[in-house]
Amino acid sequence: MTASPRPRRTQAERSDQMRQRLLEATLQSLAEDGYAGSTLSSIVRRAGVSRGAQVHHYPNKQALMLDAAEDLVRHTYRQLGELLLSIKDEDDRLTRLVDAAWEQVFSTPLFHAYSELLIASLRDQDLAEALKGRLKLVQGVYAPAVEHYFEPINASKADLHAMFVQLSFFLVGLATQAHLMNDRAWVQSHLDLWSRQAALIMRARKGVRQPPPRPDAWPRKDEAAAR
Amino acid sequence: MTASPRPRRTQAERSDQMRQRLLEATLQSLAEDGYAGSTLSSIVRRAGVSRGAQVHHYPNKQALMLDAAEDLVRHTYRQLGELLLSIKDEDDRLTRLVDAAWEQVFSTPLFHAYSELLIASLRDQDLAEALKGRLKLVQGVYAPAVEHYFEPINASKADLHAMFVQLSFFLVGLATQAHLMNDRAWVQSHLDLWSRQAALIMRARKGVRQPPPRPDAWPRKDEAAAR
DNA sequence: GATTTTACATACAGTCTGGACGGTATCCAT
DNA sequence: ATGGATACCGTCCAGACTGTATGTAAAATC
Repeated sequence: MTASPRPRRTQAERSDQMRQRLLEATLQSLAEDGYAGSTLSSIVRRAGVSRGAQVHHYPNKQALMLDAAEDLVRHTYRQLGELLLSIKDEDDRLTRLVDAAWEQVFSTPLFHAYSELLIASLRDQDLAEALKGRLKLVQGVYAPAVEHYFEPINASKADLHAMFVQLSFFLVGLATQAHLMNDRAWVQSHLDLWSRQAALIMRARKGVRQPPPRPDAWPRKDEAAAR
Repeated sequence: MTASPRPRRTQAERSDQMRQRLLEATLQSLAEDGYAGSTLSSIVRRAGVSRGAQVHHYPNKQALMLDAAEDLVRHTYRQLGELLLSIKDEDDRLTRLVDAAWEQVFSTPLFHAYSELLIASLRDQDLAEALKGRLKLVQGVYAPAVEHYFEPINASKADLHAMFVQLSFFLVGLATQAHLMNDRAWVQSHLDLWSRQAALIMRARKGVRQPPPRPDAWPRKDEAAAR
């Protein structure tokens, strides 16, 4: 008892924590209830905060969604980055990368939130712009890592990079349809096939011991909720 | 003037036409306004019919959506079938197939309706079941055509078939993200890359002059609206 | 031609949503 | 310590949506 009176948080701290709770609840809600099902009331209920808190930090629903999208892409970016760094094995680097990407990113509930945002962005111009900017950024950041870990065989560097872009398309397509298909083994067979196909035009570089050049950290995290 | 009194339509005719109008309006609405934006009121407005007509034919929103999904998959199935039959050229059969599939199916607004249903089916069990059944059926129907037109090189027949399944995933992924990317040329380069990759493990069969065995027509169109 | 069934139309009820508003607590600059 | 800014709260409101209930005309059945 007599818990230390918990030094009052500073304004900035309070704001940050509140926004964090809201964003987490929003992404959770997107994943579980979909875009349309994510009403402001349901989100604040999930976050355990009041309706007023939300409206204070985000003037309208779109602002909240934009910030959530921002947060999600940033999160996924980090996750994929760590994943790349964790791949040490140089023999089946490709296979393990694909498997891990599916297992740890694209098959997770959190990625369903991304699917929702993606589809919603077909109609929401602002959302599309936000995603567009971030995606471009992500691609630019990963390109060096690709060349760091892999090299083309009988193919151009452009093809090498394009192949990984295709991987993301493939995984997105898989993620949005996997629930209609059967089992994990079936998915695995497709992941394997992709790896084998990719191995026809690329291989892991030998003797890579250093992680790829750390890209600059994710750019400023400002310019979010405001538009 | 004195227009012929337009022989009153039979009940079945009236029902069929009304349902057709509703389904068309629904798919259009899905494509333009998304799943959540497709309210019953907006759909009947678009179809130019009364609210009562809709409720008469479809007891609730889900029934309408299920039938629309049914209709869409059937439509796409036919379209892809004709597309396969129209590919005569045996040299770059693969390239032309991929291009045509993108151009005539996956990049169309109608396919956006499918994306919407796909995402919605993540949460709607009934919708998922409906799509699942139809997809399985489609795959089974196309499998013979694949072997009719293509043969594997240094690969198994299973890989051949799996490769076309991957094509569908790739195209779905592309369709849901293309609006975030740049231009048509960029898309084209990815279609080309896919064709080149596929060509590494398959080729068009020589001297194929006959169309593939016509699968039985699409099964009965009953068991739709009711659940 | 009478009656039953089907197709369509209109009005209404209940629920929910997003945003607005007025008020309170907490923090910060001076 | 005090006045102003910032964070947070609960409620209300106008609109929209779905499903239902009720009414009418056309077709099918006998």
